[in-house]
Amino acid sequence: MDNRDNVQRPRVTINDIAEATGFAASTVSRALSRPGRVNAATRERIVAVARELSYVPNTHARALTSGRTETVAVLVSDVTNPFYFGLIRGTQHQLKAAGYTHLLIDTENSGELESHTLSKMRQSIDGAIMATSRLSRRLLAELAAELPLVAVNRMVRGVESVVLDSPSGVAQAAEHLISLGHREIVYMSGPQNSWANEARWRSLVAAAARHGLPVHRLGPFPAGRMSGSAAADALINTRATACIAFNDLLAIGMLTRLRERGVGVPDEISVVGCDDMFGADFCYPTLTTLAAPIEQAGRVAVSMLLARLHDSAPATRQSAVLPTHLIVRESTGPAPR
Amino acid sequence: MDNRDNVQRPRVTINDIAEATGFAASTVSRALSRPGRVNAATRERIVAVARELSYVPNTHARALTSGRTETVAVLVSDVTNPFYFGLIRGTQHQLKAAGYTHLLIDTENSGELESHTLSKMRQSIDGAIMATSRLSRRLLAELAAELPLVAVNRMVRGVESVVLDSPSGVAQAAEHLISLGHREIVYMSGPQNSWANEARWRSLVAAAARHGLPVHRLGPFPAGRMSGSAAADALINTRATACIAFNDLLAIGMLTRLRERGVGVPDEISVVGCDDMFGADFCYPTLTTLAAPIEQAGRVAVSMLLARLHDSAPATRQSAVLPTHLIVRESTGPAPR
DNA sequence: TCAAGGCTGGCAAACGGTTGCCATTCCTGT
DNA sequence: ACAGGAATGGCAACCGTTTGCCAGCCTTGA
Repeated sequence: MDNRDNVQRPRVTINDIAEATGFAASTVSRALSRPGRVNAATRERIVAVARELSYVPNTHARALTSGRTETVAVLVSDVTNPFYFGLIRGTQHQLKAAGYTHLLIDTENSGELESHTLSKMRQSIDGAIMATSRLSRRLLAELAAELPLVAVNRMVRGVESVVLDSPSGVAQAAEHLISLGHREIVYMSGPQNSWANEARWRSLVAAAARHGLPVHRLGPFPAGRMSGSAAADALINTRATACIAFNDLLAIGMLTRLRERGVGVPDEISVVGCDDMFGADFCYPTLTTLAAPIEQAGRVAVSMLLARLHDSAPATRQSAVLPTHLIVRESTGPAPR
Repeated sequence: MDNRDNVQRPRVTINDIAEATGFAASTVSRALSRPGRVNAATRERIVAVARELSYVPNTHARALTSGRTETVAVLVSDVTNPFYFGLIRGTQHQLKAAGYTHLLIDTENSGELESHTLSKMRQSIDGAIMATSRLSRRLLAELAAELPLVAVNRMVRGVESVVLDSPSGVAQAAEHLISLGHREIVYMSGPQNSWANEARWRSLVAAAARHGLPVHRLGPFPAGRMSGSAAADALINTRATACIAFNDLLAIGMLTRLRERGVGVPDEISVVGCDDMFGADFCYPTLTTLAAPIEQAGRVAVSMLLARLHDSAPATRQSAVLPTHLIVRESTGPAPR
């Protein structure tokens, strides 16, 4: 082969443009990144030449002086959890629209890795969106003081956040089950350090209490579909006729296992999931679940973050709450007599 | 609230270490990034102080001079396509292990966006892994000449690649169907500009030909599950008793639609997917599909890329082929009489 | 004893932008 | 006609590291 490896074609810099236009490099810089600071005619000229030379600003040089990187990190505990699809999609679109780079980071369910990565990244990002962080309240607040941050599905004072109103969704689910005649409802718990898990559990307890019914809780079951088997087995040993699972991944895992063991769903047991993730509509039976506008959550989170980055205003620490609703499919039915 | 926004604690730089140890900044730099270049005792001292001050090198400053960014971009056509799960996981692990940053980019199925993003990113990454690129052969080769590149599931001369041996897998699938008595097999085609799509089709034609059977092709159907309905409808209008779909997403979409229309699977029609993606084992009926070691593909791709980046050796342009195999589940059965 | 050469460490110039500050020009209003 | 100030452009320092080059010093072998 005669084509040499990586022919480094000399990159066009701001100086090349300066030379070509006769202006100083500083003027070129301003023309390109501070519109109002130079004469309109001058800017036009510079922009034209920049385009002609197909100039691409060097991110690193810029970051070095200005501190701005135009990059936002999105931290999820596991990229391959379909729950994050919508979030990733939402943040991605919104960030791309704003000209930001989307840095997706998988924290592998570890809070330690989370804060460690973040401190290492500190200089490479302008801000971060933390989805279902495993960090302690204190740590999260500390981090938020150092770095513009928006948390998703996690509420901590001092940290901006967008949360999905699962509580009211879970209440809906409970009503749904109760109206179908179920009296023994159990909650299949997710990871202990999950904020959403606790929120869901509490809200189920409250909803059931309104009807004078007790609820029990099984678990915790770690994230992941494998846990479904254990969860299903545990459930069978109870007198429950219905369950609400921490999330769809767990619920689907249970469905598979219940089918294996010949337990009819929803004839013998009704199953409700959470999140309406990819697959909930084509598993068997299709899953009754709590749908959340997670893609929108991603977009809102990005908007909040960008507002914070752009406006010099301190921004009132706010928190957006997005509504959820129950989608009834085939996995729930009347309680057996 | 009294805690000020973003208390920029002064970052520790190489100069702070220089001052603390009495050495020059250049020596500190070398101690940290070029082990053999300084006295062992000196280095130890410097490393100790660096740790004590919890020094974190500034990525941008480094990138600016050295050109190295320790970042690899992984381009996929759609992050939310479960097919990429394994790939993302594989590349991520391998890159993290090597201390590299994993920059995931969604090209939104557009070749234009792909090359555009890449040229913009050029300076921010050391190399790229392109999964199922939509780029033309020529463009891809051009890019590879400018930037270390490894293509996944795409074979172009002059570009290193790792491909999944779907041809032999498709052949297996064909044999499977034929042995079940199917004589009218159709291929549900994916996007036209997909290399894998063509490879699969050709190999199906060849396999069927060995048995003296003709095969037809329907489509193309764009990527995405929505296409499944159209595909199923198209299929019903033929005399086919079995089909092989371009990928599982399409196959699952078809399954849903067939069920809606009351067509029994596999009693009336057998369906085979490709990729064994997330969901193939819990859809209804569970999907017979072609499993590929996609996570391993990601790891191999990263290994190839890193080898290329580290060894000054030009690296013989090679291509790894990974085996695939058929997983038989419930969506295939004997041909109806 | 001395030249050759390997080790080490320091100096200073990049890398490609950004930005504080200053100089010049051109308006304004009085 | 003139002071005050906005608009515009240039100068040069700086961001934090890397790296080519040079200068001592210490070995070594002749």
